[in-house]
Amino acid sequence: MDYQITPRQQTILSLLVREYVGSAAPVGSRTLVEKYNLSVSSATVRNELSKLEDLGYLTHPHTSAGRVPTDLGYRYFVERLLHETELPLEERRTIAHQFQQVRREISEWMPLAASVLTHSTSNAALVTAPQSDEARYRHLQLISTQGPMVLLILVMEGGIDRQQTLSLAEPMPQEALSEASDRLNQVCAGLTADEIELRIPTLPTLEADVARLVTQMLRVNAPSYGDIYRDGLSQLLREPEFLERVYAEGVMRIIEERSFLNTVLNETLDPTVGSVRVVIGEEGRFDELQCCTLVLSRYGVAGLTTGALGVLGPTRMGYGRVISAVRYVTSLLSDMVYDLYVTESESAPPISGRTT
Amino acid sequence: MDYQITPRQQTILSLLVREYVGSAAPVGSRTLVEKYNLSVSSATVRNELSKLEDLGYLTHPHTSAGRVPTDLGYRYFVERLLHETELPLEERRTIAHQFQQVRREISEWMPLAASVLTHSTSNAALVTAPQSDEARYRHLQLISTQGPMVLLILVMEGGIDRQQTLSLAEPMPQEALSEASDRLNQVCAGLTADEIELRIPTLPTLEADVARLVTQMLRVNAPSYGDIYRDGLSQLLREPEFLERVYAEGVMRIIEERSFLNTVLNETLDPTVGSVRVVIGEEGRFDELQCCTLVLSRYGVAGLTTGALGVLGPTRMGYGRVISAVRYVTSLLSDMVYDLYVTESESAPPISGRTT
DNA sequence: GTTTAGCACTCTTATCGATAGAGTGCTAAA
DNA sequence: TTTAGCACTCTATCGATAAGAGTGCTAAAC
Repeated sequence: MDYQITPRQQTILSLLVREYVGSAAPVGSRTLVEKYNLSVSSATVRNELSKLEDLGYLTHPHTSAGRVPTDLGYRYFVERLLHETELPLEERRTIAHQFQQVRREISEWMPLAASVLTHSTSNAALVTAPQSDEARYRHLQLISTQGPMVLLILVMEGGIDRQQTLSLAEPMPQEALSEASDRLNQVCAGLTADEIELRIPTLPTLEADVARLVTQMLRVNAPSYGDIYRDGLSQLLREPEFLERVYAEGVMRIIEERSFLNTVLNETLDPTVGSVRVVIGEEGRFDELQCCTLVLSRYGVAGLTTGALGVLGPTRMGYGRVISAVRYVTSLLSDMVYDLYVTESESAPPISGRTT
Repeated sequence: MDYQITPRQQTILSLLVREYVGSAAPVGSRTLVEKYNLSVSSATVRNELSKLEDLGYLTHPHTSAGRVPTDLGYRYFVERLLHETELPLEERRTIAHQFQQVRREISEWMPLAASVLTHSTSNAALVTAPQSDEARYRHLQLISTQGPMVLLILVMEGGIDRQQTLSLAEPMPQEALSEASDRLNQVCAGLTADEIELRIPTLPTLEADVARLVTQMLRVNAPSYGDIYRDGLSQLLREPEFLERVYAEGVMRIIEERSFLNTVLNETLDPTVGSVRVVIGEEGRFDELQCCTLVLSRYGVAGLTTGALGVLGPTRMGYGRVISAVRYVTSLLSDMVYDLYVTESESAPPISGRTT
């Protein structure tokens, strides 16, 4: 496949992508030679460009325009020509500091991650809350709220909690609810959904009903609507490709629509936490992605709790920076999730917190 | 002020607004006469248009273009010329049915309201969760999550709950936490933040610390970031005014930025629940609003629990439909909030619920 | 065989001018 | 007070032209 690409062609492809990312205009042979002091003539570059086009890495908007990378061209660039880079130390420090500030408040991790990714990449960011891969029951509370309405709060191993409102046939006093939840807590602590299911027949009616709900809650794994945090939408519209209203509308639909995001993000279930996946344009079967690239990653502790995060921008994005930003935020979030599991205790102010 | 506007001028202004809303192009005298079978000539209409322009209700993009309403013109239209209308019965039925389906699940009210408003008006929608005006303590739970981390869940009168993670100096067993929260529940049930504050000196250390946090939580009234539900962003971009990227970017920033929304929505604290406020263009001091109108309303039970909702679109929006949609959704949500307070019990399936 | 200079060719973009059309504003008559 | 008529203004559109960018090819140079 790629044995056809000579080192010089690689250099030219690489420079062309960089130039195009910067200028947003088709790149010609002369520009390339002059801007990057190539030691060959523009005619030579022209020949190479022509070959790269034959191979499918570049296109021509029209006869007398410069070249533009194809999705395949970007793909090659990302896979082969992009050296691993890191965000500048200064920037990493700032970001790490921001996360440090909210490390006790899980619910602030996601908005912060989205904000950091947006500002660091000038593109839109998407972050899901962490989800337990194999959720385990830790603690349950039933709280009477209004008449027969009961708030069920389930805390899972790792400290993630989930809620549900349920409605009883008739109101029960809080004491009775507390007793019921205490009994369940004794029976179910540390168990998975499957293990709890085995014990349901042995439970009294109310507890059995609740336990059934709990198994459902433990199994819910798909990130749901409210769990996707977004940022940087207005940033995106600055990119010239979104002057075309079709593209602008498309990209907004991607960001807004639950179904699409769920599909893509769930595909990032790849157990290899930390590896970055780059979805370029229409390579995938998503018409909506048109001229966009999605840089996705999974964070968390593999096999326990993971979430997805990603950056959405035009295919003409600064891949180096975006990928390193995604990777860095992923590593920070993963560390924080990890700490949830292994940190037993540490010096901390006597009491502190923040309302969610 | 308006004594200068004759009935005929009102008719013409009204027709012009309607026509412009439909066509998005400046409206001329001839169009008006022909489309609406006016019994006067275009010259007469021209004279009236000229007067309306002098009064500030219309403008001229340029000499030989038709007229376009100014913000003042829209204002007059909304206040004086718009007859109270209701959504079509069929549509009201559909919407009511949708809300009926999720009536037990408070957390689904807001996304549904946003979705309904978007689809009914073809504009963007914003909805905040209901907030207690004078929040009262009902029930508290402290749940140990991870090491010294404790999840504090506060249920307020009305069934709204709020959470916070806090970190103890050292881990405590769940039993001790339960005992502490039981003691607080006995002391504080039904009290406001102020009343709880008075009792803090009489409490043991841990309880006193928790009680201090609780007073803060009860007092938090500003809708916070995660509490604003949005829908219909991509719809908005279809409107021709947002072909101008400046406007498109501006409107996205409005929707995205927390600070702006908080300001505007909090201004809708107007105790008159149910009344609809229309913020047109730059009338207000918000540059960002440029060519947009915000139709806002407060829902809930005045003095107890209220939230804000609104529709955002170009000033050239279908005010009749938007206002009636906002009003209808407001009334539905208000009824549902009201039911939270007064419904004691009703026939219901033995147990049911939905994960949030 | 590879590279390069030169040149014809193509296609886009900007500019200019002329034209058609829409709509106003004014005047004078009904 | 209304209206018919007309001059005037401004925009949008079309065509033609010219300039510019960039390619692709050929033939010569390395």
